[in-house]
Amino acid sequence: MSEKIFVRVALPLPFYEEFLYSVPKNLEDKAQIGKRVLAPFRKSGYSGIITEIFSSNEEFLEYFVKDIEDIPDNFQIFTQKEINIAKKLSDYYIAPLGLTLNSFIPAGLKWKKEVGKWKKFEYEVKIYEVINENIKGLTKKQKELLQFIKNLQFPTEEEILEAGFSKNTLNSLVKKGILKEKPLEFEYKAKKDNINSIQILDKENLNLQNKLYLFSGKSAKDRLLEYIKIFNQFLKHNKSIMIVFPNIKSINFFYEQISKYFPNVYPYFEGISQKKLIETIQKLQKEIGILITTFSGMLIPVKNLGLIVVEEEYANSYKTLKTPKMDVRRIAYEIHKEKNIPVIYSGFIPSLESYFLYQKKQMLPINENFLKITQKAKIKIYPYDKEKIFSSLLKNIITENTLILANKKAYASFLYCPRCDEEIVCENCDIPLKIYKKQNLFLKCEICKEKFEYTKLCPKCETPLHEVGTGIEKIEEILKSQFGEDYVSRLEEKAQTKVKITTTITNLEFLPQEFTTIINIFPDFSLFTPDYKGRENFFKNIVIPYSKAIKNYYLITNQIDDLALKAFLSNKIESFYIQELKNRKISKLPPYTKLILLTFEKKNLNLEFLQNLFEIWINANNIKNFDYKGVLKGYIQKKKNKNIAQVLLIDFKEKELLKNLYEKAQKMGIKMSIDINPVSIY
DNA sequence: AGCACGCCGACT
DNA sequence: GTCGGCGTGCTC
Repeated sequence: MSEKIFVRVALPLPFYEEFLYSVPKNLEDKAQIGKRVLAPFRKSGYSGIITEIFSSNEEFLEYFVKDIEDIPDNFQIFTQKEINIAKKLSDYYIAPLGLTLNSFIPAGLKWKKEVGKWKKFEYEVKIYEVINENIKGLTKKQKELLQFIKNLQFPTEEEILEAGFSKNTLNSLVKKGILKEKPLEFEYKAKKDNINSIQILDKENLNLQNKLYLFSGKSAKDRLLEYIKIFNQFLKHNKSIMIVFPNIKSINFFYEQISKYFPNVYPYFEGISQKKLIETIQKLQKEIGILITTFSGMLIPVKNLGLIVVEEEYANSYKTLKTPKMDVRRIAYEIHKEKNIPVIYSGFIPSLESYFLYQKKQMLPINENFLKITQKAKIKIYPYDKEKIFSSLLKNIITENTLILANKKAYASFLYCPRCDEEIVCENCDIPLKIYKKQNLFLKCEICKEKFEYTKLCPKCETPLHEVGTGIEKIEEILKSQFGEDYVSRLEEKAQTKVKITTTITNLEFLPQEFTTIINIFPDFSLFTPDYKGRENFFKNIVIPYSKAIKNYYLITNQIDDLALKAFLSNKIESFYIQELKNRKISKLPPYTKLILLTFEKKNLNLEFLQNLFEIWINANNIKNFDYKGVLKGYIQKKKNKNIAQVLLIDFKEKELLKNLYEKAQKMGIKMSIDINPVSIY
């Protein structure tokens, strides 16, 4: 019997093994590791990635091996190196290789076979534009929506629905020719043909080795200037660069800036047209350039990659949402390992983990005074006292260009009954309902998004309820009552200034706006969450906004004795890291212990049954030396009739066996997801 | 994940 | 009769 070519294919499905396919004679020449194949699967099919090629004259008797249908591309999406990195990540996150690779493939290349035809996964963010302002004959709701869209400028469909408008209202305005829907497309604002001929200074004495580096203590503005020098040096030596941001706005801004200096700068994120993304993947394999991306572009096989920069490395959003829940910092680390190149982790302040690694000499600072804050705005502390702040304080300190940081979204966090000692919870999901206010107050569940009526009295005992927390909507309301309906323009007129109110800027550090005055209202809230990262978040919430203040920084807080605040005020931020790490060590928390969060999901999930299943598995495998506090009830998605339970494993070493538990649970119809190093634990 | 199969209760 | 909800099995 003659030799045949076989391929292992990683499919975007939740199985830990790749699938074996045979390659028909006419496709043999095209078969290459890291290329896409169209693989038949049951009665349909998926596009998958070739992870292995071999020839054999063996017969595979256990199952019938199907032929692949096609190899549609003439380029590799990944090379062997990226496959190796993905394997390391899959291993670390205990995730199927196919799902890991799938997170790094642009939507336009993810195909699925439906009724005999290969189709792209539909992925298009729609935005809405006002093309005709004729409001004649519009209903009240339609007029409101029109105003909303004008205010927001090109909101996405999601944002419109989120704001409480119905799909009907939206569609009727499109039908009437008032609105136009179009795909969200990235605008290339910078003019490439007009590259600055500014002499870029070389970076003296910067000789980056194949190591991990820390770059902090400087504002984003200063870091940008440094990057231009560093990038210049790398490009001169014919090396490409990858810089990763936690949000798209920063990519946009950075692209505008950096493309004034260098050619071959490529932004990459899922908001760009799929055609352009695929072009970018191909181009970056052929020529030296700068890739500016979110996590999704990190496994592009960039030619001669010489440096990775992770910007705003402290960002909590640096964790992907779908399985595998990967940390961008980890992905950068694995690329560094595989490709032997340096990584720079950057931010105004280091994350606690990075400081920990610096302490252990596994991360090296690239700048002096990387633990000193060099900004110069004046800091003033005011105690948080609801009445006073909003009556006189805010009025007096709004001067010039002011940013008011409300720290929390919505109107208030939840309703609380002092008599029952209970919050008002969602009848679907059993979690406290958030209070919102558009025209009227209403309650909304953050999980199932269902809205409920606001109530003043406890439905059980009729005791008056307490509103807990102060969100951005409440602050806006108070400003309205003080300064009138159009308070923003009134304030701006009065103080000859711009006033902006927002919930957070910690993930938007790289954006260029600065403010003469920043008023940070009650960042203390994170200390009261049961999350073990509460104090670290509080520290971030007070320090990072400071990098955006030019003259005045007003902190409205009651935590004057808190070490995080003291460390910030005395500009000895290192003392905070040292103390917080001590606490973590004593309480056996990360980074001294490793956490794994298992989430189980099933209709009518029985907790005792799950507890049993879990303990049988532990005993059968004789697993020791780890901690866990039993199977805990999570929220219930009553709407989908699904119960959720969670188990937190502490310093659990037998990761391989988790696959076994996963399969066991799956057999009983329980969906289990694994989160290594979860962002927050309650 | 996502689909087919088959069991069972509810409803024309 | 037959529709559909849902538990179960299986995927190269």
